[in-house]
Amino acid sequence: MVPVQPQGRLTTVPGTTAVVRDKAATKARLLDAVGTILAREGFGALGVNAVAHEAGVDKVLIYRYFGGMTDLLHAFGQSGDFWPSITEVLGEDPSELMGLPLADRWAIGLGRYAEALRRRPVTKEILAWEQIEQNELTDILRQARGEWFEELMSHFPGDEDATDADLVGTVLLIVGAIHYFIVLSRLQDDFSGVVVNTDEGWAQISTVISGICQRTLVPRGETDA
Amino acid sequence: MVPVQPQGRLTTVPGTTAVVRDKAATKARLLDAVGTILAREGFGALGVNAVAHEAGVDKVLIYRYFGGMTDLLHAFGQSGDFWPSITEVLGEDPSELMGLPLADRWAIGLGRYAEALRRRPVTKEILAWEQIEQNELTDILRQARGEWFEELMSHFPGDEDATDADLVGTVLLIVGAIHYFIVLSRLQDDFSGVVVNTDEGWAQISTVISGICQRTLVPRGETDA
DNA sequence: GTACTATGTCACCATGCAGTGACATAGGTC
DNA sequence: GACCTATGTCACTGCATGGTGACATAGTAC
Repeated sequence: MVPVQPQGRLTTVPGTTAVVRDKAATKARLLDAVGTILAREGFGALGVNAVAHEAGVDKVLIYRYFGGMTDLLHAFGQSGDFWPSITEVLGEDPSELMGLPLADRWAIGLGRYAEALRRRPVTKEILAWEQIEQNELTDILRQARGEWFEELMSHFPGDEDATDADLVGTVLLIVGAIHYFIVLSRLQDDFSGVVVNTDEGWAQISTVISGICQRTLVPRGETDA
Repeated sequence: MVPVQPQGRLTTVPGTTAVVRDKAATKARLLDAVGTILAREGFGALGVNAVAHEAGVDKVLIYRYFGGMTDLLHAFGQSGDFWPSITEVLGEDPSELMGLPLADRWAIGLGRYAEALRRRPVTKEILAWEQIEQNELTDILRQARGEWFEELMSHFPGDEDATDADLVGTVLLIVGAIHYFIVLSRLQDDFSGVVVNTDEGWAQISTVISGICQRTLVPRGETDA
């Protein structure tokens, strides 16, 4: 489907081609190919043959250099920024966000989280994959997400008197919904009216999320209008 | 893997077997096999060969009787109660539920919805499938769910003064989260601490949902304590 | 130059898949 | 009984997959 150079080649003498032999470059080509296929065709298309073809490399090199497809995925999982960074959620100046009330902090943070996911086609694909299969790659990335979430929570110190019990549960429920819509958006335009593949649709989703945060994540004693 | 009778056979004379020829029964066997495989191995295992083997029938009959795998799935999609019935959500006596405040109605309805999904392994599988592929079966069932949701909404008349705009959005967000946890529960035990494969875990999820409903789905003018 | 190794190419295997054509026979009609 | 058709069996093609062994050659050390 995609025009791929059979391998990195140099034309030395006219009419002749000399194969460039560079293990490191070939490994990089293979890792890149995994990401390219994931973004373009989804995890269902991943396979020894497809990756080798995409990289313009013989598939035997996957076995020689990585040990097999599983190990290649393992290496891939440790090679990219599949997960939003903490600053991507908290913003350049976290103290700015921290000045806001708890509910606003979460409303903004969750909105940024959704945006960050929407920007990452490979991450979308991995979220989908995670729901369908358990393998090296999804395990690695699920664990990374868990640690990431822990760290994020540590940056969202509970307010003096926040209703902590509900807080984590509510946030995780919203995160689950975000993941659901993100994964769905790969194939569908909407979910019973909730538009999941346009900025406008996500603005509405963010509004709903914000409303839930405002009403749920209020410190005790206070109450909304 | 599973011991399957090569075909419905009757032993007439000892040492001899006579094949029972019954088109209707064979078609039913094939439809059953689809459900069995979906529930046991997931949609990834579905295929002409697998279904035929599970049914103990030659795969050529799939083509003769249904036209192919796609048409078989189409027939399967119209053959079961994959979706919870409205009464399954509203309860035996809907008027009982209707006597409650809006927020309680939704809290209970959404809880029952989640329970109904948890009871349906094939539906779980289809929810997962829907996030990964678009095909005859998922299209049929997605449309059915859309109609189902419309009807359900018609049974939840907005309160005199309810904040309707947020209502649908909030409900759909919660439904999305439920779907996410349901699909995840096929492979994982929890989601960053949210347990998705035990009654206790779902009780907690229901509590969170109920809290969101109580705080979000209140008619204007009122306010929670 | 010679020899060696690492890098890359190629041909092949076994397996599983969707799909098809030729054959066998049960059960009914005449 | 003879015959016909619908039902079911079987053997096969063509294709893609994951995986492997034998070969070719670039680059290097000597």
